[in-house]
Amino acid sequence: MATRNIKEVAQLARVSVGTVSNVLNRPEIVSPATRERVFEAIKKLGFVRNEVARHLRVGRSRTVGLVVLDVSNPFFVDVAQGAESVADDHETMVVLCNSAGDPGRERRHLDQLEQQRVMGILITPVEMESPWLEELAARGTPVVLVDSPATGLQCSVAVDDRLGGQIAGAHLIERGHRRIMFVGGPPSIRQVADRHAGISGAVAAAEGAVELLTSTSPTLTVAEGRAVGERVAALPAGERPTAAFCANDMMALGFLQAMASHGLRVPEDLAIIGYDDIDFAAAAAVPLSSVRQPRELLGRTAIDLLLEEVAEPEQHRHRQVIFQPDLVVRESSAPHRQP
Amino acid sequence: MATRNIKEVAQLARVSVGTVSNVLNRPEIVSPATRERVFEAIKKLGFVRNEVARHLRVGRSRTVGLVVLDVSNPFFVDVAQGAESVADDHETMVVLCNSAGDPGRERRHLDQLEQQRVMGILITPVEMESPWLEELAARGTPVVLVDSPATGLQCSVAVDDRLGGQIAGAHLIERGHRRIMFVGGPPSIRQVADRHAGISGAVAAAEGAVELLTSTSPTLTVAEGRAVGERVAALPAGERPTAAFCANDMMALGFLQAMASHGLRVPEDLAIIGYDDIDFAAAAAVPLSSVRQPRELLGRTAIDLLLEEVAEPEQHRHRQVIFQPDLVVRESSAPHRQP
DNA sequence: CTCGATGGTTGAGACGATTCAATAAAATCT
DNA sequence: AGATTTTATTGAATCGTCTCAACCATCGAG
Repeated sequence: MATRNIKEVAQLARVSVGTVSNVLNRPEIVSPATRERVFEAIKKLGFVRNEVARHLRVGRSRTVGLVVLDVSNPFFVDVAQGAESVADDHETMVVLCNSAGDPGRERRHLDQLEQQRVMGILITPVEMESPWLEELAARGTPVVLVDSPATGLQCSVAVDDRLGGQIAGAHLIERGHRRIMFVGGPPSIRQVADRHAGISGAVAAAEGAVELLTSTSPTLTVAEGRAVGERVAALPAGERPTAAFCANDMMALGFLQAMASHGLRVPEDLAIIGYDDIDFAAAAAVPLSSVRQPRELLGRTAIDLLLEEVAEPEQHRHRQVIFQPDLVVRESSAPHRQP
Repeated sequence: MATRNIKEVAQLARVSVGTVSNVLNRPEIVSPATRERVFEAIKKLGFVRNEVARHLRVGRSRTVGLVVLDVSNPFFVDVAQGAESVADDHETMVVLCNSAGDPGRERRHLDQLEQQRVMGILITPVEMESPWLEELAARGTPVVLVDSPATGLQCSVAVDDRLGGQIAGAHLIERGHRRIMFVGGPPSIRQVADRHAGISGAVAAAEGAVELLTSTSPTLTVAEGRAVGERVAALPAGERPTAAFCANDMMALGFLQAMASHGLRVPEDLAIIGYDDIDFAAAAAVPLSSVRQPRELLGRTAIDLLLEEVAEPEQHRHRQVIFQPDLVVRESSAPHRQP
């Protein structure tokens, strides 16, 4: 209600508004005596600087938007924490937005962020190519694609998902599995498509006949993973795969639970590998093998690129950073025992 | 770079800036012909309204801040999603901030939010009483306490944690447990203290001698839960508790994993109850019994209260809403079998 | 033909902070 | 002491949008 402004502070301290502004922004150029008077006035009035007005005048915002595919997936939370940790060092705020895989929601968030004139946007896009993103960038809001390779028009950080799929596949084959299942999500999601392509490649390259079965679900949730698991558990033993590679750890956890509730042992009856290596993966009662991505690093690098672009828009060259995933082997994919 | 403003639009459409503003805010009062001209100009220039300037003039923001204790705990993510769902219907943005249990971080976030002149703040405070919060509210930023009962100076939504502890305790006692452990966190966190008080009460009220052991950890994480579990598993069978009530599901999952890795069966050797009923609880390989809180509802109610206060600041009476938790029984607390 | 409505449109202030050229005062040098 | 530099402070202009009193046509009623 009673929000004080710079003018009231100036009056109380008996100086001009310019001086108050100087105290706020370059305290060293104002004499200690007046500086002190101004500080006192500020404290007495409970003055809080209006960042909105400041932003309008200066034209530069101190917040960046981060739009993720699914906040309920801890993977994205970790990416966000990575981004926030470096933002903190630059007195910058990260606002986290959840598109929940819905292009409409994504669009609305982008509109709002652009209207707020945020310093830039980090985004895990819902769809592979989105003209809006390019228009947005063209209008002057720097955009960095997260966990998604860019077309060259903007910066991006990503992890090689195809390689991740390959690694998982090679590992399962090496462990003796010959009937492998890919528990995937909507192939429209690039990450899913690439991981699938990766394991397909590994299977194709393997010596001997290896079969790859594939399921696709509408979402990448625990519940969806469990549903697929139920169906698999219901199959006669001979038709069941001996290993499953899940598109993410959430699905893997659901799948694992379905196995347990049907009395199937992991990894003896069926091995499982997840993706992302979220903290809950290690904490599962059968600790989950998983393809690890450098989650925090992903976030940190994304915002680094953004800050770099903002700092020197002129000589900035868009870059595509790609990280390599690696495999964390835990119990859920222990060696396949011959019966 | 090339951000257009209302004036350029006005020029191109050959109208005054006032008219453009009208088209943006009350399109019905401007004649169809000019309205169309203005829309065309907007599209042609790629004009995007500057929300910062608008906010400065109108004095009312369309974003609320939500400061939570720990984003990596899915409980808070769900609360946030609840809040966001109703914010969406009011074309309002929720910015999620993570205090990570650190009063300093909390303070910085609050400062930033106040400087941005957000419409209001929802917060799960780090400390029971914080003068800053009251000052902030006194200066005019509405504050709603989430998952924490208010002192009466502001609105709050909370769940009866003491009751939650009682329910968990009563359940374990009824299942025949006589040596029960509370796996807690820092007692300075109100939630932890109340849950502890709750189970203590239940134990005290029980007929016959029931022992309550207590451990306190610095944080409420999976890793911390696992660490406590390791210590418990190392005890000789006679000294071990037969049941553990964990301050949240993250700790419970860690604890559970420690049991599994030491070959202790849950619930046969040791029953476990968690708190929050996050989705991962049901998905644990031994599905976790847990005290459920209405997570989304908590978030929704909090922002409802805030919007109410903002809409009618005059006749608004601060309210304290308290929800009741309930117990979700799953396998981890199945009946205790007498040896 | 005049007077009043009515409906559209205009343009000059705000809103609160920053910036910068201009000025005033004090310190330094001849 | 007078000239010159340094140091502090001022106040008006500015950022982009909204609001509102004023204005201008147009039309119908009296």
